[in-house]
Amino acid sequence: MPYAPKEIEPKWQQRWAEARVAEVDVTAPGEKLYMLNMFPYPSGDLHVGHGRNYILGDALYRYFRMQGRAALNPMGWDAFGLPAENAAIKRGTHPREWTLANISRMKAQFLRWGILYDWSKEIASCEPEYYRWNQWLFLQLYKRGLAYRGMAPVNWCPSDQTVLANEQVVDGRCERCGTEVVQRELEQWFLKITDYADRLDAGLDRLVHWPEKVKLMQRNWIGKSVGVDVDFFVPSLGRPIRIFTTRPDTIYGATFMVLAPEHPDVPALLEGAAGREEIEQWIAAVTNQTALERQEAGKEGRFTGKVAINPFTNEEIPILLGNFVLMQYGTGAIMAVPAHDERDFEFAKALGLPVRVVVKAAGQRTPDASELTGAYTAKDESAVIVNSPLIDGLTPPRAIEKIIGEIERRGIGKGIVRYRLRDWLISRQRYWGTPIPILYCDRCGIVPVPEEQLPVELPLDVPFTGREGNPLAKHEAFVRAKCPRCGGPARRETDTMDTFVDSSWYFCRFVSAHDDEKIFDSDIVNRWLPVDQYIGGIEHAILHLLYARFVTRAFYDMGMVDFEEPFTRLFNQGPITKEGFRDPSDNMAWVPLGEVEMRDGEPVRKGSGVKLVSEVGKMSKSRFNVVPPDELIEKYGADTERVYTLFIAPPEKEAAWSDEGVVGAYRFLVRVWNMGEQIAAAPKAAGAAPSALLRKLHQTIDAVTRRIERFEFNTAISALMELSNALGEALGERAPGLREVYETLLQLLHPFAPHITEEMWSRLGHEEMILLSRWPVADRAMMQEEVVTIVVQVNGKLRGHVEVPHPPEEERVLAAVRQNEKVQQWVAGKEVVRTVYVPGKLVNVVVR
RNA sequence: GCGAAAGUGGCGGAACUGGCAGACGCGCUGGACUUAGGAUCCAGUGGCCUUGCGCCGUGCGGGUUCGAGUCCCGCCUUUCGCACCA
Repeated sequence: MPYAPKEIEPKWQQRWAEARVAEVDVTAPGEKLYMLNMFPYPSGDLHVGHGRNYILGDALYRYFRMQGRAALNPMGWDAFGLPAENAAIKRGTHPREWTLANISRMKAQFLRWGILYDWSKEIASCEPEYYRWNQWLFLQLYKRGLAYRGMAPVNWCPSDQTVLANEQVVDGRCERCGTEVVQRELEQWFLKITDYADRLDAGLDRLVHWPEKVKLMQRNWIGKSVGVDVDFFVPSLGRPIRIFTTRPDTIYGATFMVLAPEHPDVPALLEGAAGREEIEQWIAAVTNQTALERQEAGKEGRFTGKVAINPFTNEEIPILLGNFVLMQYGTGAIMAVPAHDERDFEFAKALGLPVRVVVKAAGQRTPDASELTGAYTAKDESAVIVNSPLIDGLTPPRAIEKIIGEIERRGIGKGIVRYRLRDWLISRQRYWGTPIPILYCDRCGIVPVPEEQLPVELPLDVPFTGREGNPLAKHEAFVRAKCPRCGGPARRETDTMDTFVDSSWYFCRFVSAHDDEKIFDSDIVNRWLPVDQYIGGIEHAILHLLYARFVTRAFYDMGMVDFEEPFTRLFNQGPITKEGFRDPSDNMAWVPLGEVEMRDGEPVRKGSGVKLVSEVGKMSKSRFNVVPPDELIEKYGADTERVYTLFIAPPEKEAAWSDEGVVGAYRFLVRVWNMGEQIAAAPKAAGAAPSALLRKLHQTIDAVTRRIERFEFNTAISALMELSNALGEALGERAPGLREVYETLLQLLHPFAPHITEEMWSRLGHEEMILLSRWPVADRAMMQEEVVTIVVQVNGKLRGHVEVPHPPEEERVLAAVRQNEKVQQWVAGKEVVRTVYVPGKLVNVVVR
């Protein structure tokens, strides 16, 4: 019977489901292992790029199971979010219907891939049973002052009609739709993640099993910088303006001060200033620019006509306004040291401001300010401070220490650690999300919804008319409420929460998925968490992972969990790309290379003459170059997709999908199948397998085991292909003892190709599933060769081989080399300087 | 600009601590079986030539070493991340 994945795959998928093989009793004692794939947004159909993530996790899960470990592998749905609402507006469905339909489609797809999840713990963040705990979490944070309502300049996406978190703005554009984000001054809800900046930064050091890249991105995002606040007295105001600097060692070189145009002291400084009107117009213009425009404009500034006193030189230095100084960072004011800061230098050149050198390279003469073509910014031991009476001759690190001490002694400032990280803005002016459990009472002000009134349910009877703001705000019955404090009329908050709140703690919920008394059971969570192995895309390096780390620490501080880091090991799989072309007239149309012809050097769609646009992109729905897994499974089966996906490249790397490449994986499985048929049909022959094959077998067991542990799935599979090739040869030679070898091959292959291996395992007479069999253990002794072939080099060049019995003892090897004629021929007539022996590998004879 | 990672056949990629470069797979070439092959099987496949126990070959240029894809120094290129953060 030929290999027919279409018949065997559904059969085994059903058997695994019926046997509930993946269900874990979290209250049972024993060693725990919690692995987790990031739960998906149910956007619709899955493509092979998704597949990589989940297939990888499933292979690992099956391997752990076969190792006999009680692995928990749950799955759920990040089910709130904008696309559902947009689909509702576009197609007239309800976001909930759209989302639930997608969930069931995607669940069916997981099943078709043969992926095993513990569905008894399934969660969907759009259900009140889940989001009520979002609301509960919010109230706890509110109680502790970690959730607050504040007026702040926020990022507004005009297309999505909502505010965004800083983390959701990429290059000044909305991460989701690419629209340029504008700044608006709005009153919104924030979570005080900045309170945790220091702990989030310090904690990264302990995450030894996280990719360095992710840690670095988080470190940069948190942006810790150690510096000092210093007051510069301003005579015209009769009080000082405070600046922040990380280089107080250069303070003698501060020849002017620059304020952000939005700085609160600006109006007072402009009192009676010459050209005040022009300056105010300029401020207005700069303020209206996006961050991007502001940067592209180059360095611009205006003189205020006022001065400040440099507290160390006692000189009067001019105060300017500059478009490059950000109000959001530090104090919104800087001391400018043009000689030793690139930006200050540029600004000074543009406006003709004085430059003073106060740092020089150690052992070199001090350059004249006029010689400088750029700023000299060295701040390590290679530099020396000059022209600075108090700290002359010191290296920058020593000078910084001394000058901060002096600033603090004089009471004009203090050392301070600042962070780039800003508070997490969670308000969204959208419908499909968790309602923020807050009431506004005319008499009592902001009143949190009492916990016993949770959940504040999201009403479903809401019309979706399009872009006229949040439909929730128009739902009278929802908005109108009674104040729980005074009983008077109150208005309900109609903003919903950022969906990243949902995903900031969902990993805790899986082990208490159906608890309707509390957010989770601390005992169970403390037993099962942190997650031992977390798998997901690098795109969450900052957003989700940072928020999850923050919320976990908040739980920790509330005494709810006894760990601060939610994910012990993190693995980021790379994206899958596919080469092809895009039809510019129809964004939905991705044209595979096979349907493209070149005409006059331009890609054109075959038969139509439509010019195409080159596109090699990350495979994601929004880029429209998607390989649908359904077709693939229809043609080759899920096992082929699984094997190919894992074989294509190292899993952390970007991988280019190739339709031809899939065939190789398929052929491999066909060969495995045909060998199984042959072995099942043959009578059980007595005798052991050839020793070379047994050696290969045990080497393969060893290699596959090691490689799975190291996420080297591509080479694990290639090792299995080698074993299969060797087994094929032995079969051709009608060698005995091949059944055992084949069965072990099936076990090793199971995590990658579960269906075909279950089928063949059962055909060979096993009653129990291969999934429940025990992972083979390599016999070290069997891995050794009886005869070891040693490579012999003379002066590093290959000059022959010698064979010695195992173990290859040095004396025996060297004796064999001395007797080897070929090698002696190269040594003859020369003096042997040295003999290098690398045990078990080679001998190098050095001659002169 | 700053930071990180990576450069190996026609392609995806192997090579553990320096030790036979190119495993495994795709593609390609030839053959077998075929009415047919885009199925299957077999053989070959880094380059060069004088076809040998040959020479060259892991982005470029140096270095260390008996020996370098691997280590060191200097370039070049690509990808990713950050980007006026004082």
